[in-house]
Amino acid sequence: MSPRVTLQTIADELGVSRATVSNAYNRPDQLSPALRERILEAATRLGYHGPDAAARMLRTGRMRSIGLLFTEDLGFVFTDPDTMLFMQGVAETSALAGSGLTLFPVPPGMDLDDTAVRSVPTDGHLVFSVDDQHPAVAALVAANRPMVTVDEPDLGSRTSFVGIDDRCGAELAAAHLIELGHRRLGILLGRINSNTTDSGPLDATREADVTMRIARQRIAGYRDACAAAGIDPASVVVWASGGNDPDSGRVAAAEFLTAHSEVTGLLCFSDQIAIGASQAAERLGRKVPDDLSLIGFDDVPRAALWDPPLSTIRQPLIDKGRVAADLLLELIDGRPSRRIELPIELVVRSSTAPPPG
Amino acid sequence: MSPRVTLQTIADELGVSRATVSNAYNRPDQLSPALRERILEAATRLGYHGPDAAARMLRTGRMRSIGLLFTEDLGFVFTDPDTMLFMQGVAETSALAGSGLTLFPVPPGMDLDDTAVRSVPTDGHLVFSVDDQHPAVAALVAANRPMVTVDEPDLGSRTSFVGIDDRCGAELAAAHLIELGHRRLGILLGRINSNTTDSGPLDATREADVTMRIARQRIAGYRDACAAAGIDPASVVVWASGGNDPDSGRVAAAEFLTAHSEVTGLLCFSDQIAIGASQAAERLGRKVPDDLSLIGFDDVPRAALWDPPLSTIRQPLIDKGRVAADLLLELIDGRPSRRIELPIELVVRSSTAPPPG
DNA sequence: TCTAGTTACTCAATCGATTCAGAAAGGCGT
DNA sequence: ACGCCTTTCTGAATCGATTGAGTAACTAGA
Repeated sequence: MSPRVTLQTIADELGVSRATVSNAYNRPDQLSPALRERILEAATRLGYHGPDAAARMLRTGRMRSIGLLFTEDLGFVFTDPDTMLFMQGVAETSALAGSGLTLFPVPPGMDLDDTAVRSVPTDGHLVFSVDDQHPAVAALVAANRPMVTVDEPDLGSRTSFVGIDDRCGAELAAAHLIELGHRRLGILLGRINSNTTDSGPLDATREADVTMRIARQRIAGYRDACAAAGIDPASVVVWASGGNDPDSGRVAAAEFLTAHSEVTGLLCFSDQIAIGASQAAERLGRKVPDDLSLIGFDDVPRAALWDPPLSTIRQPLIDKGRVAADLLLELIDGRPSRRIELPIELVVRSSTAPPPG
Repeated sequence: MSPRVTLQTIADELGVSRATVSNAYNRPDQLSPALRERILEAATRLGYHGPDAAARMLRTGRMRSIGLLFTEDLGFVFTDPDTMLFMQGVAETSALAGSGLTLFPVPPGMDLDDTAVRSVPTDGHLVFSVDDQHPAVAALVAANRPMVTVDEPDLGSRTSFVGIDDRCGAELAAAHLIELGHRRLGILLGRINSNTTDSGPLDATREADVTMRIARQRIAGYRDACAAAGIDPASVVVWASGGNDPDSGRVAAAEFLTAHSEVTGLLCFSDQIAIGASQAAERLGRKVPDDLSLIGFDDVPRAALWDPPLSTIRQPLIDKGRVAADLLLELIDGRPSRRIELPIELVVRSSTAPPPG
C-alpha cells in the first residue's frame, strides 16, 4: 500500500520544508495564515492526521499522559466506591489538562515485567494506596520520575503526597462512641497488608503484620481516644478482615461479634466494612444501633443510603483525585513537591447510639 | 546534571555495540549469557532502566497500550455500574496481555483537539456506547486504526463490534409482563441521544430524536412482543429520562406515572432507571410489584440487592469488556474484524407480578 | 540610501531505540 | 587442511517528528 503519510509527504507536495509543516501544527504564528491554510488543506487531502504521537514524544520528551498505578485485584478496583470516586477526580483534572490517563493495573502475583509499567511512557505516575514494599513502587522510585502517592506510601520529599490525617480521623470516630457511653470497643480493619487475605484477631505479635500506613495510623488514633478517656487501649480488640469489601467485612464481623459479644461499639476501617458488619450484626440478631453501634470511615455515597444510615468520618474522595492529579501536573511542570492533607469531618447519622442497658 | 543514560551509554561502558545491548533486552538468545549478565549489571550500575518507551514506540510502531474512549460526563462514567463492570473486563484482559489501558474522556462540549485523543498514541481504540455522530468517532474512523465499538455505533466490517441482541432482550422483557397479564405497558428510556438531557413523553415525531442504536432496538423489541400478543404497539407510551442514572429515572418515572396512572407494567431501559422508577412508585404510594410491575435491563449487582429484587434482562457486562479487549487485540494482531453478540437471559425476581384487579 | 527590525521560511542536528544484512571466530566432519 | 555450519557480535539505516540558528526578503525610519 501507500507509504505512511508524514510531515515530509505534505512538505514535498507543497514544496515547503518539513519544519514549516510542523510549525503549521505547533506554532501557527510562525508562518503566514495563507500558507498554513494550504498546508492544512493538503493534509486532509492526503489523509494526514497530525503529527505522529510517538515521534513527538521521543522528540519532546512530553508524553501528555499520566499513569495511575494500582495493585489491588481488578475485581476490587472497579467495584470499590472509594477507588472510583478517586479515579473520577483524577479523570476530571487530567481531562481538563488535556492529558490522557493510563491505567496500570499490577495484579497481585504478576511480575512487573509482564505489565505495561515499563513499556508505556507517561509524564509521571499516581500511586494509589500501594504498600511501600511493593516492587512496582520501588521501580518507579528508582526511575526517579515525577510521582505522587496517595494515602500510601509516604515517601517524604522525593515525591508529592496527598492524604488525610488518618490518626485524627480515627480519634474522632472513637471519641464519638466513647462520648455516647461506650466502653467496650472493637476495631475491625480491612486488609492489613498486600500479602495476606487472612482475617482474624490481631494480638500484639500479629499487629506487626499491619504494614499499611493508614491502618497503623488509624489504630493509633482509635487508641488515642481511648487513652484520653481512661479506657485501657489494650482492652480494645483488633480484628482484620481479609479484604476491604462488604463481604469480607461481613464474614469477619460475624466471627468477631461471636467471639466478642461484650463489644458494643465497632470502629470500622471503612464504610464498606461497616456495611458488611451491619449485615453480620443483623444476622446475629443484634440491632444497629440499639444493640451495637457502628462507625465507618470515608463517607461514600452508600453510607448515607444504607439502612441504618451510617455514622462515619467524611473524607473528600473526589477532591483527593483532583488534588493528586494537580500535584502531579505541578511536578511535571518542574515545580517542587508538596504534601497536602485534606480535611476530614465526623458525620453522625443513625448507626451510632448509646450502648444498651 | 548527567546526560541521559541510553543504550549507547551502556554500550560504550562495556565496549560493545548498541545493537548488542538492545539484544540483551529484546532477544536474549542472540548473545552469550555471560555478556548479557555483564550488560544487565552495567545497566543497573549506571541507572539504566530499560529501553526508552517512546523511542521503542517510534521504531517498532507498537504502543503496548489500548485506548478507551467515552463521551459521557465523568461524574456519570465512574458511578455507572454498567460502565464499571465493562471497564473491569477490559482491564482484566489488557492486564493479562501486558497492555496498558489509556482512558480518553471526551466530556460533552469539549473540543477534540483539547483532549488527549490525538496526542497520546495507542495500538487501537475501544469505543464504548458512543453516538455515531460524535466527532471523536469520526476522527477515529478517519484515522483508520484498529478499533472496536461496543453496543454503539455499529459501523459494519470496518471495525469489530460487540454487543447483544437488544431487540430480542427487550422482547423477552415485554413478553414476560404480557404473560403475567399486563395490557397497559409503558417504556421508560434513559437518555435518547447525546445532545439532550430532556425528559418527557416521546410522540411519533420526537421518537425520531432517539438516535441511540440500542434505544431504538429496544423500543422495537418491546413493540414486537406487544404486536405478537395483539396489543396495539401504538398504545404503549414511550417516555425519556434525562440520564441513565437512578435519579433521572426517579424524576422521569414520577412524571410518567402521574400522567399515565393506567400503566401497570413499566419496561425500563436499565436497572439504574428501574431503581429510580421503583423509588418514584413508592413515593406515589404504588407498591412494586402489587400495583406496578417493573422490569429492568442489564442485571447489575444492585438489581439483585434492591428491595424488591428486580426482574431484569441479564447481559454479561464483564464479559463484554473482556471480549471487546480481545477483539481489539486480535485486530492489532492483524486478524480480521469480527462481530460478536453476547447471550442474554430473562431473570425473574420480585419486581414483576400479575397486574392488580 | 543605509540600517535596523520584522516576517516567513529553511537547514540540519537530534531524540533513543530496533533490526537486517553481514563478519569474525570457533567447531566439526571428512 | 578444507569447506560449511553455528554462535556471537557489529554497522548503519531508519522510525517521524521538533527546534534553534540562520537566511532572504521586505518594511520603515532617518
